[in-house]
Amino acid sequence: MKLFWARGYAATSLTELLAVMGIARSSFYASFGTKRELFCEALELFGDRTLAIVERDAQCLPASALPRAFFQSTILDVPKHRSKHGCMLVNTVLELADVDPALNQLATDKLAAIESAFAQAFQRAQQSGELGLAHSPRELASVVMTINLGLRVQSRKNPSRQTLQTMIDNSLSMLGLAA
Amino acid sequence: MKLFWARGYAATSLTELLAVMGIARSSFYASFGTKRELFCEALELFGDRTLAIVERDAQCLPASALPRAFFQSTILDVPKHRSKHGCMLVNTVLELADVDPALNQLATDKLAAIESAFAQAFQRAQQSGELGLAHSPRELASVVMTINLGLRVQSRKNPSRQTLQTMIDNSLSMLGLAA
DNA sequence: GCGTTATTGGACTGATTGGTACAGTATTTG
DNA sequence: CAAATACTGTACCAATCAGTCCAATAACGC
Repeated sequence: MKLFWARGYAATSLTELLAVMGIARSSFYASFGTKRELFCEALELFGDRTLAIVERDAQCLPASALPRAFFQSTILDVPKHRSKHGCMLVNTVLELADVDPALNQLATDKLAAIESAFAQAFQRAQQSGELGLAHSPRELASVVMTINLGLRVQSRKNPSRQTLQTMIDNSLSMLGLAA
Repeated sequence: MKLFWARGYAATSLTELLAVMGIARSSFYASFGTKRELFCEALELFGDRTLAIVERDAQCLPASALPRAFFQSTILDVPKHRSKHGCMLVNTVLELADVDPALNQLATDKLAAIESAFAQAFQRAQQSGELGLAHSPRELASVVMTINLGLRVQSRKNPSRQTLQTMIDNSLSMLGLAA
C-alpha cells in the first residue's frame, strides 16, 4: 500500500512490489491475484483507515474542530515523507480517471464516504446548537472536502511543514472554522 | 497536449500519440526529440495558457470577481469532457511527484506563477481600496489556489455541471468572495 | 526540370512489463 | 517421522514500451 501510495499504480512495477513485500513472484500471484487486485485492496485499506480517523475524531471532538483535527492527523502529524505522498485516494482519482474508470469509481466512493462522515458530524452539531445554521451540513462538508483535496495536492509538491501549516490556518480561518 | 492532459504521462503511449498527431514515428523523433520532451512542451503550453486566462481577467475585472471568473472559464465554460480532464498541472504533480522530480518542479513552478498572478491582482485591489485588508494578498491567493486545486480534483471525478457549480458557489461564498 | 529537404512506413532493438509454469525447498501439520 | 502445504527461485511467455535506422516517397525551392 505504501508503495502504491507513493508512486501510483502504473509507476509501481511488480518487481519493486516484490522487493518491498519480501516475497517471491509466485507467492504474490498465489496470494493476491493480479497487481490490479492488490491495488484495489490497498486502496480500500487506505480509504478505510482515513475514514476511521474522521469517525474517531467525530466522537470525541466538537464538529467545528473536526476539519482542523483531520488536517492535523493526515497532513501535519505524519513524517514528512508520508505527507509528501498526499492522499492515495486523490492520487488515484487523478492518475486513473480517464484510464481505469472502475478504480476511479472506487476511490471516488471512498472520498464520498469521508465527506459523508463530515456531513453527519456537522448535522449533529447543528441539531445540538453547537454549530450555526448559515450553511447546510452537506454544503459545509463539501467545502471542507474541496479544501482537503486542495491541501493534499499542495502537500504533494515539496512544501515545508511551515508552509502547509499556514495554508491550513488560512483556509480554516476563512471558513470561519478556525476555532 | 490534449492526450497527455487526459491520460497523464505514463498512460499515454507513443503509438497513441502518433495517431492523434497524424505523423509518422520517425517524424516524431525528428521534430520533438523524446516523449518526455514533448510532454515538457505540452506542460509549458498548458501552464502558459492557464496563466494567460488569469492575467487577461485581471485587467478587465475587479479582483474580487477574479476567482469566480477563473473557475468559470477553466471549469464551467468548457465542454464536459474537457472539464473532466481537470488541470494538467495538477494531474502532473500528483502523477509524477515521486517519480520525476524535474517534471514535478516544472508543474509546481507554473502553479506558483498562477498563484502569483492572483496575489498581484489582490495587492493592486487592496491599494486602490477595492479589497479589504483582512488578509494579505499572498494569503488570499494561497487559499484561492488551494480551492482551485480542490475543485480540479473534484472535476476529475465524474460530477454533473450542477454539482460543480454549487461547489464553486459554496467555496466562494464561504471565502467572502462571492460578490 | 532537378536537387534538396521533409516525411513516410516499416522493420528492428533492447529493455521492461504483467503474468505463468514448475521443480525444488522450507515449514507446518497430524 | 511423514504427508501436506506454503513458499522459493528461476526460467519463460507474449505483449508492449520508447527509441533507432533506413530505404522509399513526397513536397518544395530554384
